[in-house]
Amino acid sequence: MFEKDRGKAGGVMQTGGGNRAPRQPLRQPSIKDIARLARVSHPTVSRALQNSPLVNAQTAAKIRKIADEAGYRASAVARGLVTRRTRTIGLVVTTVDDPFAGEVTCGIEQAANDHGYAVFLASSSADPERERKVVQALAERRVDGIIVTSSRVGALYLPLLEELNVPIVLVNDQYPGEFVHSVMIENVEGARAAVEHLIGLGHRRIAYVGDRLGYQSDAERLAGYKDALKRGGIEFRAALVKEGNGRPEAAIEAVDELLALPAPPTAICCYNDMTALGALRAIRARGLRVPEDVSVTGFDDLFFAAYLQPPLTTVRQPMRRMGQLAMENLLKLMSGEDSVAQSRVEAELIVRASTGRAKTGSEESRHG
Amino acid sequence: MFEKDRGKAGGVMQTGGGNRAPRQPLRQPSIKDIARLARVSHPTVSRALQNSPLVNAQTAAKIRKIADEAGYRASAVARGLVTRRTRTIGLVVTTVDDPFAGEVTCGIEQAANDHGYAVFLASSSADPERERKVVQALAERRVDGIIVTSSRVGALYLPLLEELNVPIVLVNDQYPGEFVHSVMIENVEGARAAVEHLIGLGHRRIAYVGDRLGYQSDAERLAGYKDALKRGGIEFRAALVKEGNGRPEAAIEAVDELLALPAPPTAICCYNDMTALGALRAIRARGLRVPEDVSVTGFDDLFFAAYLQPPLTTVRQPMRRMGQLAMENLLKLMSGEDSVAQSRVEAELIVRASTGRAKTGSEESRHG
DNA sequence: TTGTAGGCGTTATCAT
DNA sequence: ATGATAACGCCTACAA
Repeated sequence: MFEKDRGKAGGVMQTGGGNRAPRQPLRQPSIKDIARLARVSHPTVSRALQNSPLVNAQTAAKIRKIADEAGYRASAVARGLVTRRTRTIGLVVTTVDDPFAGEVTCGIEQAANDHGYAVFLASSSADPERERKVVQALAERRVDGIIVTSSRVGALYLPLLEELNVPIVLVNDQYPGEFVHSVMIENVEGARAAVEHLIGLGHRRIAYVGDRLGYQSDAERLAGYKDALKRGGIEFRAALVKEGNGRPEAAIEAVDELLALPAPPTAICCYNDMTALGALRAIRARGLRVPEDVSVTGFDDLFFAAYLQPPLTTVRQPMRRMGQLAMENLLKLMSGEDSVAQSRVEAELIVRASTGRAKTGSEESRHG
Repeated sequence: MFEKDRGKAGGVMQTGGGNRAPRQPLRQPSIKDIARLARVSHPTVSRALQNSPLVNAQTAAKIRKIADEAGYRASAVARGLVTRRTRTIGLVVTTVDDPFAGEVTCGIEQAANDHGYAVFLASSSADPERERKVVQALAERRVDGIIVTSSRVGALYLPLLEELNVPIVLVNDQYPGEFVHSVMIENVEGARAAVEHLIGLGHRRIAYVGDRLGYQSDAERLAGYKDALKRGGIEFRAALVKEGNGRPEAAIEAVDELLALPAPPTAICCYNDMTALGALRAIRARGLRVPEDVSVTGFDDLFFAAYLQPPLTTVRQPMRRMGQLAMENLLKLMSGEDSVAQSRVEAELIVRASTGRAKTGSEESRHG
């Protein structure tokens, strides 16, 4: 297809179509091929293609035309080798099929693309061994930066990532470290708004069902919950707080225990919408209605929240925006700018039909 | 950190920590650094690290130890340049935040990782201009193969991808082409099973609400629907078929029109679970109940299907498995093997509570 | 078993 | 404004 330029010697035709094991893609035209066609040196081609002012406008135009006709695509891998910047980032998620991560990923990918960065997707599956492999892979690929989304950022994992010596931005979590920045939502305010909404509806026995035990955002939402209770003059009761483990089944179990209490909650504030999904299920399994018997709030406002029956009252996270923000912060860090260590975005309470007025005392006595 | 080996001349210390604009990652140790430390030549290091039998076991061990201590990571970009294989694939989705795509991605990522491949994530957003950019990016990155998941594979787009001359595997779609293979579910059988289930419950006026007008999988599911009607001795009526445009709102509208018919359907077979979400909403908006007044079936069995109220009867797609299969097929193609042009996986009907017995004639006369 | 010499396709640094 | 030349870090001959 294109002659090879072996030192001083003349070209050697490359057939390309013949050998197929392993499948060799036809050799793409190289910058030297274009140079030969345009009868200029390859650095000139390089300059022309980068719109360098150092090259004659006419020759540049000619070169671009020829390159275009030849279907020339500069190799990012060769460029990366010499520039030492791959314009590539690693995106680490615990699992891709988490809707929250999906939305955030969307924002990241968009922003990355807009700035000429490619995104390596890697999932850690909350598995230490896999985490090591992911770090290893990102290191070998020479990524310029890393975004970790709502991951199990364990004690072991992040230091490993830090060893790569590239900037890291965390979404929905934080961690102290020289290269580690984060994008989070106002968890405290968000949860507080949800609980205050419930209190405003007359609820006094309000439960909190957490998730991802011990994680930053969970702790913050719990703090917001406590805060709202305090402001509402309601005593905090540890029995009304349950922590799941991230799976919906755990949420079902937790809510079931809550409903079995002698004085069960009339409202449940859930760590997120996935947890709320389990809560709704558990409540119905007991023959109770939402919101007549028990009110439920979520967090995230995932796409299905509005389509649940009843539609879920929840705290909206601007997930796409958070992804975009994470990428923009990372871009700054990668270009040497100092970015804010922590970005916070606002939470917005979306009131739908899963929350309603608390029942009066006489009515609620029937269960327990 | 590591001395540079400039030709014959001695080393030059690299400070690495100083210049930060743009942020230069500390130079990683190169194979030559390791060679110097181990007092061998760099090809020997290369061989040792690849477990080549051509190197003395002891020296190999020593080299590996030194490499490990130095935190050496072979550069995939340099390797890619010389081997002409990047061990990288491009994953193209219309949008990442589609749960179907998310699950498939999960399977792909896992399989890719297991085989030492990295995954570039790219979303086309069904936007022609963006599609061009995606193709351009994948070309420059020199990906070894491409997977396209349930995308709008338009007439313009795929030929563009084919120009890259790397194998392509489509998930949930197909296309004739030399390099294009596909992984699909048994759409016809799946939809037929759903409709036969409805017929078995006594339904006669069964509607089909499609999506992605004109796409392969939609056409196949519609065929399955027609097939089931035929087998059940029910006349096909075009008025009972509506096509949306991929957004839930369109499904709501479509179902609303169906319910407004003089003789509305008593059951609705939806293209997928997202469509079903809209259908449920539209049915409820008319004050009708599911399944007492109208039965609904979905397709996919997304995570939320079991948590809807009522839980959704649907056709399960093994999405993770399909992703894995796509990656495995792609691996074969990339290594020169000829893979099956089309893989089909089995569909499984999951009966839940959104489908029930058809109402008797007298009852149903009240609406319309 | 090991070392030497090239080259992968770019960009960068000098000359001219 | 352009060209020659040298890296970038690795792998693959081929030579020793």
